[in-house]
Amino acid sequence: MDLFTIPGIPATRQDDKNILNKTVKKTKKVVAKVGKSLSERIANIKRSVEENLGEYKDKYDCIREENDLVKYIDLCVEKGICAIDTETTGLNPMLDDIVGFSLYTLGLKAVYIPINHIDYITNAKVNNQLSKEICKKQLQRLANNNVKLIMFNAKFDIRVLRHQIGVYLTAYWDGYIAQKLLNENEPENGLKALHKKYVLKNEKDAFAFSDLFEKITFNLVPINSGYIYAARDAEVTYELYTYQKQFLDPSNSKCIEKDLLEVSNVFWNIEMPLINIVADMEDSGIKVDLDYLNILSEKYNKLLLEKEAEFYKLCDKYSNKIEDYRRKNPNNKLGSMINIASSTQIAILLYDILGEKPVPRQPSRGTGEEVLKAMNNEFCQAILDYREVAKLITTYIDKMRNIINPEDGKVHCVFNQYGAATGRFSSQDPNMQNIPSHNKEIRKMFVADDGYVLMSSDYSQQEPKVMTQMCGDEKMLNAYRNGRDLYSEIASLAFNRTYEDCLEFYLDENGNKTDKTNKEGKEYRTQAKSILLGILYGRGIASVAEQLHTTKEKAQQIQDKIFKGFPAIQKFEEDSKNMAKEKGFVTTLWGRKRRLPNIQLPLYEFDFSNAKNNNFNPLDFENEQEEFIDYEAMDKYTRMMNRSYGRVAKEQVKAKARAEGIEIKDNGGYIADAERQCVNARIQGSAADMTKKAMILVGNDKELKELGFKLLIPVHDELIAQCPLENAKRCKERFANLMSIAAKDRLQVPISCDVEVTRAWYGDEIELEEI
DNA sequence: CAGCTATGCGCC
DNA sequence: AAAGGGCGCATAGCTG
Repeated sequence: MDLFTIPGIPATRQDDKNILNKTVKKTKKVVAKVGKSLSERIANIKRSVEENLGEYKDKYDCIREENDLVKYIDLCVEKGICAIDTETTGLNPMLDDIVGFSLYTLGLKAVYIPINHIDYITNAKVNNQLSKEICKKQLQRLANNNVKLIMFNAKFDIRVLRHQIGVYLTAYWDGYIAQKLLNENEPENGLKALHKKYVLKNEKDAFAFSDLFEKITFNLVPINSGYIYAARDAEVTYELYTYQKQFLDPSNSKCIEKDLLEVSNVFWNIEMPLINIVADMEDSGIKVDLDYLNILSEKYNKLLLEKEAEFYKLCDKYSNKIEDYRRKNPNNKLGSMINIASSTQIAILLYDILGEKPVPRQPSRGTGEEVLKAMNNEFCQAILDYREVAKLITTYIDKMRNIINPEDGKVHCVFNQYGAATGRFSSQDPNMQNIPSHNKEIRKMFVADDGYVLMSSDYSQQEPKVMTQMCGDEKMLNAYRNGRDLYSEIASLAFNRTYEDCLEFYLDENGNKTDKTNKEGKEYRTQAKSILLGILYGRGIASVAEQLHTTKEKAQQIQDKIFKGFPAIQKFEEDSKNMAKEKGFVTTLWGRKRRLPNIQLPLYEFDFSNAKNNNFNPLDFENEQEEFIDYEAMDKYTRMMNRSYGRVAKEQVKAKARAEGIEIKDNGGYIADAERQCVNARIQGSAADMTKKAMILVGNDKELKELGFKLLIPVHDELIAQCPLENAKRCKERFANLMSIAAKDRLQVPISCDVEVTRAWYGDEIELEEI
């Protein structure tokens, strides 16, 4: 896709931004108001291109005859490799149109092939463009001849070409994915920016003048101006590939030197094969039951009004106090009515008007759920009730209607397969990974196609199992091998109880689980689980204690026992931190890296440039001067910082140093953050690898394909799919089986999945025996 | 008006 | 003294 973005061009064309820059809001208007007429803006574009890119006119070509395209494709086939990039009218591969595409292969000029440009004056289609049929025929030859296709954010272009041209391509290289594997912390996301940084080494780019461009969709840009830009994109995509590939080619010495062999394995065997699977999922989409959605909407909107009314009734009750505040604070931020949705105004109400005291360990003027629950105040419940309903309506109910594709009544969300730095997926438009599960009503709006059933399969205890593998502990491994519950096993050890006494349910005489809850056992299990997950998330012991409603000492005691009984857990934690400290990164089971450079920061950094005893003369260029370091002061303040506990105390030390002209930078917080991340990143990242391997195995399975089975959504440790009702039984077996064996190459812990077959997501289970 | 941060909250 | 990993997205409210 077109990763190079013309800043003036609206977000609707900046497909890269959609995926790569989460802060960008999509503009609904195709042409924004900038106070100029369309023709003026286009005249501007023409002039800018003439002025800035005149010399590049001959560097790129525009293909407007079939013969020329055939010849270019001939050469791509001959070379066996080419870069490809599409231009579209917007971000939606199904609803927006392709405007043209560009190609580049070694030894040739990059070319642009216009398909759908429109004359901005007459609104008529511009002459001498190639038809979709011709393009399809030629692009198909790339696929038929296995030409290696170089792309950037390939999934988008692949989907555009599927829907708008009817050709099914597979990327050989995706520069976006490659960049994520090479440095998931890279601040630049766009093709153009990455190219400038790594290929041009930050030298000036002739094409960077594009600030001058006005907001306009690409189909309105005159071909004679636009082709230079579009063609350039393909060339830039290729050049970035040339730079990146040396690090991800296992036969290249740079790949070995930089310790990227395992990373390249993740690239070639996990991430790249996943792209088409993800494109398939986005294309499949998931059906929304509109009638049901309308019922939900009505129900919750009514509820919202009720909750709102309750809040304002309380405002009336306290109107004296509120009015009193308004009088004393004429410049207050309260509107004529207190806005229940404004955290600022709620804070004024609670802390200034009602005189509530800050809740311990919470922001001083916080109005979050924890704070509100801790206050004994009748407003709080009303606010929480309102928020709960408002969240459901705005984020999940009303939002959904705007996203449904009118052509098929489905939502086709965008999955970012490297959305999280750990390697996890993210999802947007809508985010299918945070649909409420507690409130089953919302999930039920998602249904299978007619004649189909939904099938959701989730790994049971995926993260603890990954942790077990990484600990390499026989005791833990055996618990799983013997079909025992790890949390109960750990609890048994920590609380000196038998394993059976730490189970959530009583067993019958045959040792089978009954549905009778063992209240005490459940409690032991929960405590052990919380501690273990606390370790896994790098959570502090005080915070774990709080969650368990117990004292810090008690929680520490339990943790000590767990560490003593399962020393591998503690060792894993230490090994992970040591790995990060030595190398600056941690790795997953499959070798994906999570770089944590902050862990290598010095605890304190000193700046003596303004120190009183610094004799450095910045204007003295004659004599070589060494940077001034006052080792004595450094020592003194390091000790003082280490001795002072708490933010306030540390600030005092810093202030004291500042009085001597010494600036101290305290990196303690960053280091602690990184230490927490390094344990979690290994577990979360390995689990992500595992789910991705399963997606590839399941998504490419011939039998499942023949049975009409389709993957729909990944939710971290869970895959949602659908299949025809009559094939559900077989699909269920195969689905679960493939998922459970997908990670066998590096995961010896027995893996099992819970599969549910329903009409609606989270709906009633369909008994397959009855079919 | 667009773009940004802060705050809050849904999920795994 | 305090200590929760990873996301997307809503509204409020500020800024240029």
